[in-house]
Amino acid sequence: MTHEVFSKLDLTSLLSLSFSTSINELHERLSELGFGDIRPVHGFMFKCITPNGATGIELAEYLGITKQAVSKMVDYLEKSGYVMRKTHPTDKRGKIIVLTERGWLVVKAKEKILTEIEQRWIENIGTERLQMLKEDLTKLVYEANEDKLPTRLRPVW
Amino acid sequence: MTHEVFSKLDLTSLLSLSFSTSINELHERLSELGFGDIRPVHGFMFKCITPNGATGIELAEYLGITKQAVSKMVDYLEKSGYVMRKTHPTDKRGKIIVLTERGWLVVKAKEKILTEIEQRWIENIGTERLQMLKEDLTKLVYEANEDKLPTRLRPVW
DNA sequence: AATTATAGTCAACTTGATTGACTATGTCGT
DNA sequence: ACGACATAGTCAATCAAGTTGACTATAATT
Repeated sequence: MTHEVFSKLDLTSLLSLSFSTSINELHERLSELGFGDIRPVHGFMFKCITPNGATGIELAEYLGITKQAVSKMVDYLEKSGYVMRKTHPTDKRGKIIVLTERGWLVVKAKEKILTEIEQRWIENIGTERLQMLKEDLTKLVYEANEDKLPTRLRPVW
Repeated sequence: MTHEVFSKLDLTSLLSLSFSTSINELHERLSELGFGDIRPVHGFMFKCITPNGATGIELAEYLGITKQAVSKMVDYLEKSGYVMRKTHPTDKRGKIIVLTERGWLVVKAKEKILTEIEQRWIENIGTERLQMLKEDLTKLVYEANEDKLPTRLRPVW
C-alpha cells in the first residue's frame, strides 16, 4: 500500500488501521517480554481493574461483553496467574477481581511500551500535533457519548 | 464517563473508542435505511470490491481473514442480494466478486453518512483540525507499514 | 511434459462469545 | 419484618465467525 492509497482511506478505515497498528506493535513487544498469552482485551481489562479491583459487572460494561464472557476470561487469566478473585467487601454475592504481581507487570510493561510508541509518533508528527490528535479524538468520543449509553471498548466487526 | 475520564484514556483505548463510536453510528444509520443485515466488515469488503470487483484472495488479504471465511461471507452477501460471483476473465480457477445494484446503494449510503459524521466532527473541532487529524493518522499508519506486511483492517481483540 | 503452486470450495473443528436458568444475596415496598 | 422483585456470578448449552486441512481444477514453472 502506497502513501497515496493510505491517504484515500475513509475515516473508519483510518481509525481501524491506526488501532490495529498500535495494538499489534504493543502485543509483539509484550510477547517478547514473556506475555505472549495476553490478548488486547486482557490489557483493557487490567486497566479497568487498576488500582483497586473491579467487579464482574463493571468489567462486562467496560469491555462490552456479557458477564459470563468476563467470568470465562477471568477463569483463564486466573489460571495463567494474572488476576485473582476476592470476595466483595460489602456484597456477599459479589467478587472483586484484582491483579496479581504478574498482572501488575503487564500493566507497567504496557504503559512503558505505549510511551515508547507515542515517543516515536512524536518524532514523526511532532509533540503539538500528537497532543492535538489526542485532544480531538477525546473531544469527539466525549461528544458522541454524552447523552447516550457509553460506547463499549470492544470494536465491532 | 466524564470528560475527565476520557482525557485520561491511553492511545489504544482512544483509537478503539473512536472507531467504535463512528462505526456504531454508521451502522445505526444504515439500519434505518433498510441495511440492518450489514456488518462493518461488509462495508469494508464493498469498499475493496469497488469499482471493478475483487478476487477472494484479494478480499482475504485486505480484510485479514482466511479465504474460506471470505467464501462464507460472500455466500451470505450473495444470498442477501449485495454481491455476485462472476467467472474470472483470465483465470479459470478464479472468481470475481462484484457488487449488485443493492450493494452499490450501501456504498453510496456509507459515503454519505460518513460525510455527515465528518461534517459534525468539523463543527466540533474545525476543518483544519480534522484535516490534521486525518493527515497525522495517515502518516502514522503509513510509517508503521512501509517495511512490513500490511496491517489488516480487522481489529484484533 | 512433468512438477509445483494456486484459487476456491468443502467439511470439520475451534474460539470466543451469548443465552437462559439457577442460587444466594440485596433492595424495595408495604 | 416480610414478601416480592432485582441482581451478581456461575453453569451448561448454544451460536457466530472464524480457522484448518483436504480436495479439484487450473496456472505457472522447470
